[in-house]
Amino acid sequence: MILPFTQGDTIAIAVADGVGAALAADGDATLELDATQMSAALAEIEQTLSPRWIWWSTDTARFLVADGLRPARCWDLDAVHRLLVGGWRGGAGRIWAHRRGLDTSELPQVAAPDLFSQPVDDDPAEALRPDGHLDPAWIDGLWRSDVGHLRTWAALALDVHHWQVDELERLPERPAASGTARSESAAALLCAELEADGLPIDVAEAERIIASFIGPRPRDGADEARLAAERDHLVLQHLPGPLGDLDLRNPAGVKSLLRRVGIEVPDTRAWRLERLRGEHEIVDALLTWRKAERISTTFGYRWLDQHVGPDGRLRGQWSPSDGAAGRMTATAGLHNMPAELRPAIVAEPGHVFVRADLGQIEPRILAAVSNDDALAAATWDDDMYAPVAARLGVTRDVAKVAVLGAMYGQTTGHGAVALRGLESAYPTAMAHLEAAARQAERGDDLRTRGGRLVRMSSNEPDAEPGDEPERAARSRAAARGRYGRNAMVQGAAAEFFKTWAAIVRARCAPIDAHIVLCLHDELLLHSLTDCADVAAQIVTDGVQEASHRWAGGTEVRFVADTSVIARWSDAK
DNA sequence: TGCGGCTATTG
DNA sequence: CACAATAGCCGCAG
Repeated sequence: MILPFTQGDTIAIAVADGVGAALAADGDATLELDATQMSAALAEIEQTLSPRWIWWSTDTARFLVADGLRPARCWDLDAVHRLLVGGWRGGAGRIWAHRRGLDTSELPQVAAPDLFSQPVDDDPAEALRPDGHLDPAWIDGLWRSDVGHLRTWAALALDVHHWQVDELERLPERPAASGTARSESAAALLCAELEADGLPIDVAEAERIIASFIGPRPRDGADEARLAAERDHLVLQHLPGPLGDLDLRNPAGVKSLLRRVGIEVPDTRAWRLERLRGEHEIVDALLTWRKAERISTTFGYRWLDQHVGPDGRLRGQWSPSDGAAGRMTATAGLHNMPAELRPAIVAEPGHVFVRADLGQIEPRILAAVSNDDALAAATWDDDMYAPVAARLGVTRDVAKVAVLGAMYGQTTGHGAVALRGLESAYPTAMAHLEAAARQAERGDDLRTRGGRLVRMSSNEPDAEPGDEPERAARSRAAARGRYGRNAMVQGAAAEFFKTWAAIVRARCAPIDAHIVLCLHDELLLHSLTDCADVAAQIVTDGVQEASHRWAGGTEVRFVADTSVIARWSDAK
């Protein structure tokens, strides 16, 4: 096929069912594709030119991944929008309104179909409405539209891309923002791949582990209820007197249950009950019950059935930057799977896992974002809490709690004394955190080192002054302060992590090793056994490349612990 | 039926 | 039990 593009092009791509349009950024070269040529043409463009693909949203990435394509580079307008504007909301209408400086508080909606309206078959001819907004009906029509409309869609993507590039370069004091935009885009693409690939799981092993908590798989609903009642009885049998309608799933009921055996607690959380195991035999039974109940409801047979495919892969939905500071999130328990289930995460025959986690990532990030020379010097130690402890004249554990407390905004408790030591030993880092907290308390927006806006203004219900007690207002301001203070560290750590992940993804493209899990500071790769040593080297070297790219110019050292293992639980 | 509270799990 | 997340069940208001 004769391609109209040249090496180094940036190419906007818009796809629908069986139709596609690709448009080069620096000219008017276009390629219109139908179902018969699309896969082959896109693969050829990728292979020969390796362009940076521009698309409106990760839906396009999902489409291409489902088609067997693994693009090397992209620019995800949605991901970059969230970086620039903060929050989790995106979508073409909002992106466009922001690019044109239009009011985003009331974006045009597609009229909801009701009993009286006729289904509309004719889509609007123009993408833009007279008021400048994108017409949502036109966007909806894209999916059943012709290639000409997709060409317009791609051209609009190019327009937004150019504008985003300019915006990022104009951000004051954020020279790395354009790089963040690229790694955030890569992370979004990686999310599409994680959704498609899934995490290898040994279902038989998972069922053995689940059975060890709640017994074999129930035959039906009645059987399940009977087994649950038996578990309840193991707790309730310790209780003297009549049971009434006591429900172990009701915290108030558990509280009164404990009161009946002479135990008074403000709440019934496990860490609190843990210390009361010796008080009465029912406490131990209750804690065992809680563990089983957790497996039964959240990580039991239903969980396996719902999220594991016939290919033995556990799949969830991935978001590249949900929430406060832009960490990756995942559903289906991929981010909070109990440690007891990890032995079931097993590499397939002929494969191994390459697992690596960043060591002490948050305090190292703090040293980088605050430009604190003394704290940066501490990062040259493999265990940076050791030099901090020496400098403060406290034990390592106290130093660790103090540093974490400073980043989370703790003001009371054991770490509070050492906190004052931190202020004199590392004044630059502490002042950086304090400034972020003050700004957030006022309700002013923050921006991470890599350029992500952390919105403080839009998150709160706007209360009239005086219609809330002074104490509550102060407590909420303090909460905002802790949130903002932590977002500077957690958000920058998320940016560093995604830079690392993007590098690893790119370097592993030529070999048979793929990222199958991202866990905030940990990467898990599924690798052909023969490639594992190469993959492990890529992962380890990737940390150095990420620190050069993300924290170039600072004297902060980042470290990773890498191992090649057969199952997830084999890691140290 | 939707929402806040409580609980558990992870980084 | 600080910061973040997903997810389940319960009680309660509408």
